[in-house]
Amino acid sequence: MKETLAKLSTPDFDLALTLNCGQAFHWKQHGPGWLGMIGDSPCYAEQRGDTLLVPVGMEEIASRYFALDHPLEKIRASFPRDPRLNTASEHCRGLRILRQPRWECVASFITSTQKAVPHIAQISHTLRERFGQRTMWQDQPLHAYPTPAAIAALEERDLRACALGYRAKTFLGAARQIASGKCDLDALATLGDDALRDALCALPGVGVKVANCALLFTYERLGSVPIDVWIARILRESYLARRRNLTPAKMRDFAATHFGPYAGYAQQYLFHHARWEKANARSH
DNA sequence: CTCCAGGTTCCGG
DNA sequence: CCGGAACATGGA
Repeated sequence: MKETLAKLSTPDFDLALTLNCGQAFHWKQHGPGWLGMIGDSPCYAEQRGDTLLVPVGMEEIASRYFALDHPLEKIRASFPRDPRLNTASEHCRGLRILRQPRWECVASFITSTQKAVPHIAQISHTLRERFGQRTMWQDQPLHAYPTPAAIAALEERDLRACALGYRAKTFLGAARQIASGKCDLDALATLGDDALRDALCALPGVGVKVANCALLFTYERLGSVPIDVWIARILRESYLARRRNLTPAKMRDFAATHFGPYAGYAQQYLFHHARWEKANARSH
């Protein structure tokens, strides 16, 4: 029985780019579209030009998740005119910063430290299959990201068996703090950027970089700039060459002022373009 | 084999 | 407060 799909008008949107730029980790190609979960809801999404097809009834949830309301034209126009960002921004046309579920986002980035993007995706899939709620989309089984309570009930060895390595301990600790109510990720949303970052950093396994990923990818703080090895390299090469004593804090301050109110978007474009160039260089 | 990956934590100076 | 080392795992 073929499920009917609803059409969303989506100019200035690139679904594949958005799903594969290293912000979400579980979407799988399925025929001409993509299959994944938005929170507890299974979702098939397919792009045809300026139209996005999603299951009937998923229009609101998908629009919010894919951030179809983000003003990309305005965002690009707000960027400084520097060559490297221009190139990246052009290359990443249609890439949107998702609005991810809170725990899924925080948890995914706790598992992301010192891991390549494909590894993070592998961990995400294993955690989902073993400990997440199973649902079906047509004949396809899908798994929600495991809840904090589901993780909290495990032992460290269960997580090490999912290739989390040394992250197992902090990941478990974070899940337990949230499952116990000691930390309420939703309640934190009312905090300002700095207080929010501090509160997140109180979770095991969450340092400034992971906290900034959470600010950007689930708390809608589009000016937040996570400084990872890629962005650090880009800033050193193209923006802060021959600047000495560069710390992540200094790089963040520079990025926030140089790239402006949507610095997080600039960061994501630079990040993805750099990774794409490296992958492209390998294949030639 | 070595190097690196969307870092965090802990420790000694 | 700061720099360095330890920490797991898998792909290039």
